[in-house]
Amino acid sequence: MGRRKTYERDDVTERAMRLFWERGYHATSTRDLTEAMGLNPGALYAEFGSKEGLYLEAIRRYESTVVPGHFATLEAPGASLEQVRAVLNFMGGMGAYDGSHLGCLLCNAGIELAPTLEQSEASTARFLDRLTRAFGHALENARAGRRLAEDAPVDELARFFPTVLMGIFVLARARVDAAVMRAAADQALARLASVTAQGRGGPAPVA
Amino acid sequence: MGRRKTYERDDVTERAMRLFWERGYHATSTRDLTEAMGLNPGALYAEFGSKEGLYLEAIRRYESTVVPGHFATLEAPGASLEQVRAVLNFMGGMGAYDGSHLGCLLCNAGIELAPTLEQSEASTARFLDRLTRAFGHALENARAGRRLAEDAPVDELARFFPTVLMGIFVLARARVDAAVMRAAADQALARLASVTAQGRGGPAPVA
DNA sequence: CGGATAGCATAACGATCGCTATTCTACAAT
DNA sequence: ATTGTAGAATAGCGATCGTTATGCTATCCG
Repeated sequence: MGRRKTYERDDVTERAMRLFWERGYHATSTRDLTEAMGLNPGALYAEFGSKEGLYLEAIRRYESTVVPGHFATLEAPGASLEQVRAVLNFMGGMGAYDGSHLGCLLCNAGIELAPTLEQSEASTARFLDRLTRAFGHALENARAGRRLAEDAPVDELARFFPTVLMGIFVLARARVDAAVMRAAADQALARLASVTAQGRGGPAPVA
Repeated sequence: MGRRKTYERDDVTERAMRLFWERGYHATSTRDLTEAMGLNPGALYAEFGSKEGLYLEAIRRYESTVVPGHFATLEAPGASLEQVRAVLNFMGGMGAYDGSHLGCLLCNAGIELAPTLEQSEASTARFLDRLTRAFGHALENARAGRRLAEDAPVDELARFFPTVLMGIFVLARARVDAAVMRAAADQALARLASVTAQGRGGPAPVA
């Protein structure tokens, strides 16, 4: 009974996510949000409880839609060297895309709010852990398939690559020259190449 | 003529810088600032013009005091492989220090304010460029001294290392496990080792 | 068709924001 | 000692913040 909602939760959450992503938490007012989401303050608070609640919901949406969009292949059970390379390659080329200046919402959230909002710090740590597991899994697969050297430092590489990605996200948001991102990703790939089975002991890889 | 100031500009700027560093721009109010700096609002505005002016001054102070504290050796004319390794090593061990959760003010500024404050974006880009030049210079020295392979990709490495550092700063602020930072730095060092003169064609370096 | 009710639209709440005006005080010059 | 002035201290400005209360409207149930 009663009136029907004129919005869908997913849709308005998406809009809020994009605004937080672009401007950050504090620089986005609840009036900006209601306007972009196309709903009145009452509806916002009935639906999400608070600005903080909406922010955390936006983070959840990011984790469940944007992150898989970029890392689903890497997280697939059969992921191996190709998927590791593809992810690094893609992120290295990110500077060429419109919208790359947004960076990564989870990275941004960690920087802006880690000292004051525990759940924000946690989301960044969770993201890092997720990436580390994904890279680790794919690298393990590669080693099991004898495509990596026996003693390749899989765990360290699995921690290294996400860190490089975080660095690239920072560069992207600061609108640094795309060539820097490209070079960073290429050097990470070169490190990987130096522990691949055929690359082992060969000439220094990458130009 | 008239009354004497009861503060020193350097001192209050330092205090403001530390507060901005810890909390970010928006989460630091002018009341927080006046309290921490030990001066009244009038003095703050007479001295710095605005909150934004004070922030930019804090950034300048960071660039002229904190940055050299960490990178002076790398920026020295004679810097070579040792200095490159030392910087990466130090940043890799940063997680062990109290206060590492602050991250890097310039990195934080880029993430939080790049979309809305041009000068903040510029400061991050400037920092990146500065690091790139420093690494590039040191690596050039190393190559000239035949300590790097002839065809070592100096320019790419010089762009790669600062990116890794940015990633480590993000991790630090999100209080990620210190071992991740250590691993990231170690893998960057391993990439370097693979293009050093004696490392060339040898076994895959680093455990 | 006529309550009951859930959601929309609007206004406005108290608090805090960045910033400024005012008043008082300490020091320098005469 | 008097006076002019720069700075300190305080109060408070208008604006905006996150949030909530109020009245109106559309829909469901009987």
